[in-house]
Amino acid sequence: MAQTRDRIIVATNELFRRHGYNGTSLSQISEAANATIGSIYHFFPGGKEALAVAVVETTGAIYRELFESIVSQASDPADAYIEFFAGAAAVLEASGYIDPCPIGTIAREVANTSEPLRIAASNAFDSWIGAATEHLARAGVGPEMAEQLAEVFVATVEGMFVLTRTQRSTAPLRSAGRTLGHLVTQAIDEAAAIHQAVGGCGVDAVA
Amino acid sequence: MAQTRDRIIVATNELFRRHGYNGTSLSQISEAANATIGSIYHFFPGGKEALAVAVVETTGAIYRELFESIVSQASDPADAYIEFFAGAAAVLEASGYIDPCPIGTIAREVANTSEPLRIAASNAFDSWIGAATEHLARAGVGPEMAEQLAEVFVATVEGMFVLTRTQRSTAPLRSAGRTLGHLVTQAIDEAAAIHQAVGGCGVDAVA
DNA sequence: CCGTCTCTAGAACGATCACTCTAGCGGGCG
DNA sequence: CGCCCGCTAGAGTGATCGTTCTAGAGACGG
Repeated sequence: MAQTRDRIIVATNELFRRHGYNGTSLSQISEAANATIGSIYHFFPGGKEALAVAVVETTGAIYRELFESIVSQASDPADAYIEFFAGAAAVLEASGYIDPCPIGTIAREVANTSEPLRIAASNAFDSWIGAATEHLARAGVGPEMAEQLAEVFVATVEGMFVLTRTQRSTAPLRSAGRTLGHLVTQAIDEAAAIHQAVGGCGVDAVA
Repeated sequence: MAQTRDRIIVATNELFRRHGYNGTSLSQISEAANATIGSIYHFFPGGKEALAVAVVETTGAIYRELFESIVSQASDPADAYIEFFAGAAAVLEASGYIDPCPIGTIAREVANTSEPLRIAASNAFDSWIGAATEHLARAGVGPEMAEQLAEVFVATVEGMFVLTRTQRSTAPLRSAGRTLGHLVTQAIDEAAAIHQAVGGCGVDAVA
């Protein structure tokens, strides 16, 4: 019965999003998850740190899947980014400006304190950057440019979460989506132009 | 003798950058600042929260001044942003990837917990966005576009701090500076083109 | 019906938290 | 000199932290 384990992770995720890592206590988690502290230590013998690593890994994977799901349904590569930001804006509004992502908060809190947590967060970010890089490369953007854009994308998402959450307005988040979309279409056009100039050997760019 | 007050703020700033708000204790601050806890409560009767508000306000003003100093010395509007990111990268490397900015971390930690701190952080971000908006407007960018770019700038800075600090590499930070610079020159060119098209009345754009 | 094993219950640990309080130091002003 | 007051010293408050521990509930195969 891994139900309890799941309840613990879900409750911890939400508490971290509200109060951060150091601002959340195990007793709060215990209460929110309807699980005793003994249960928490049963499933996560490494204690709070191990639980946080599990939360970061789980959330990281979920967000990567969300990104890829949006990308696969978007009509246009640039639209994917606009929709991603719009989706985040909707979540923020609906939740009363609770942090959409616990990873960024945890990363900043403990990057100098807990190496396991820092690495878990780094892996999560890497997986997002990787997903976006692949997506952009598939759209025709050159590999270096694709990675640069992917990094800017992730940074803008995380930075906008700070800004939006602090200022209680989602307008900047939505307009940032448009800016990102603009950057993406431009990168695709530039890559296509270079491809054309270098010499159009019969490679199909869309593949 | 406001020396002690200053020492407390400086020490708190650095500890917040390392361990965040909830991860920093008053006893740590007391030790790092060479000030007793009694002194802390003498200068900040509101306790830890009031001290943090003072730190956020002080740091917010310092960063705004830093931005304006870089801007005033830059040869080109776009260069200012590239240099700003490069400067942050240098600070991160020199400090062993300690967070360059305590405000973003605090904001995310307590945005749902402490309204005074949330507002202080919001004001700091607003002042940065305002400074960048003015700078871009002076460079010829239209008002809405200027504000949008300024918001993206601040978000990218904060987001890149998370990313860079977590991944222990400043490469993305520097390349983000170039991306921002690119966005800025492009916005200036576009604005100039529109200005030309609408009809070149004899207004000097540089003023 | 017993033995085993996963999971839960909940008391207890020392440490540390933000904060308060009282006492007294020490320099400037009358 | 003597009073005052901004500032410091440092012990002490109760509460809560993360963690540990023992005891037992409950399912299940033999």
